[in-house]
Amino acid sequence: MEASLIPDIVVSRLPRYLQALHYLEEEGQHATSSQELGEHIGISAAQIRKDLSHFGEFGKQGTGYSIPFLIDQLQTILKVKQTWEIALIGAGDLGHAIARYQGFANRGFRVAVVFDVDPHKIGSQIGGFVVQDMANLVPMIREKGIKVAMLTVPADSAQKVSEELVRAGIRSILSYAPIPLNLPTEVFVQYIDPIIQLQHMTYYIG
Amino acid sequence: MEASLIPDIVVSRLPRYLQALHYLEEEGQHATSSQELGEHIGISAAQIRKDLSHFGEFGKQGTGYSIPFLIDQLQTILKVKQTWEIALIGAGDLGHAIARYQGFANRGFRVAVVFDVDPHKIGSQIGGFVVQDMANLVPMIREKGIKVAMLTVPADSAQKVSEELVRAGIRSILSYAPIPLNLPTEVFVQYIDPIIQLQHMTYYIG
DNA sequence: CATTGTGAACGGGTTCACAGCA
DNA sequence: TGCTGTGAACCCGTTCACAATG
Repeated sequence: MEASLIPDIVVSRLPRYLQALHYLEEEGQHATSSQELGEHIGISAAQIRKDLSHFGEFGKQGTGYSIPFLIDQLQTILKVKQTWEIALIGAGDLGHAIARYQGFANRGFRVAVVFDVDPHKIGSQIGGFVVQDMANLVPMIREKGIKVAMLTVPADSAQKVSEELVRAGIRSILSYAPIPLNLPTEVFVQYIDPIIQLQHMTYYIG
Repeated sequence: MEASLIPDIVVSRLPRYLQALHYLEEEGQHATSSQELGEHIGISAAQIRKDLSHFGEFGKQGTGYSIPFLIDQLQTILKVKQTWEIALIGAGDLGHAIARYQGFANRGFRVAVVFDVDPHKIGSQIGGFVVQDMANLVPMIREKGIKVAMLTVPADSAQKVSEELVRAGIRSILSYAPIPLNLPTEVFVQYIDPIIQLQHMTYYIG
């Protein structure tokens, strides 16, 4: 997650800027300032200006930033002007929710295939997708050229499945399994574990 | 998210240590070292030792750390020896998945109530819970003394609902809505937005 | 006159490296 | 000998503050 001149922590904030800009745009605004944007997200104005300065000069002195223009620039930087196809592995409750989620559109992604091992689920429909047999995972992902996967399988099969994903040519994995995956460094992995975040917060509750 | 002598970034890593320790324990190990633990999580050994040193001396030179002992210490620090009751707001697909999730047990949390506004959902059963009318949110949460909430309502109602949660006495909110919430600073808020994490990763894909 | 872009100053988190101890 | 705990050094991200400019 490096191999670039730009600090990863800077990159990690760009999607949040993009999210906030979309919100402001829907509110009917056409322009904003680093100040206003920062107040929305809880980040200092200087931070935002400095972050953006890594990629170019997107603002105008005295005026601020054109929202549509900045959205366009950030989408380009993050490579989400295109729509990335996602392979969803695991058709349990969570996989179900993701398959049916309407929020991917306009943000650069769409679920393209759903896999599961359970014979009862294979062939059934969820969210408009026919659940595929995980035995076909590698060839199908390969053939479709999918590079991004979301993993919602049980913790005890996550490592094994993620290794197959790598074999299938997947480059980025967003895992909901509550264990760290051990994969080649060229594969980008991120985790979502709500309990980790809850435990972080309870530390602060008297 | 401060008001402590210990850097927040240190606190944020403790749940990950705890998660990894649980894993090692299940693997049958009784002891570990900062080195081994670090390799699992992808954190340097020095980092782990330094982090833990903020709270006490939990290891033994030459031997490392007793896994059960360190788990116990971390659980105490994070206040998850007790079980926190969670109010789940929003009984859509995602709320459904969370209500039925079996992974909260042993990690310090359990869903205690589920709310929704939809009259068709109110009164129905999901994951063993009878969905409550959101009109009763404030009194019910108050009465039960619940301090932690998970928010899975649509983006356009998230702000309003979160304000009610604060009125109900909620101290920590884990929000799945893809917008920043604007709340009093004494309320701890964290977000889960998979698309933000996906966009972070696509930056690095050629 | 408001707001950007940015070099410089600052601050704090990470790494280093080693003394101390089982 | 192996591994922890930790002060000191280092590094890097954030904030500051201001010149530049529409």
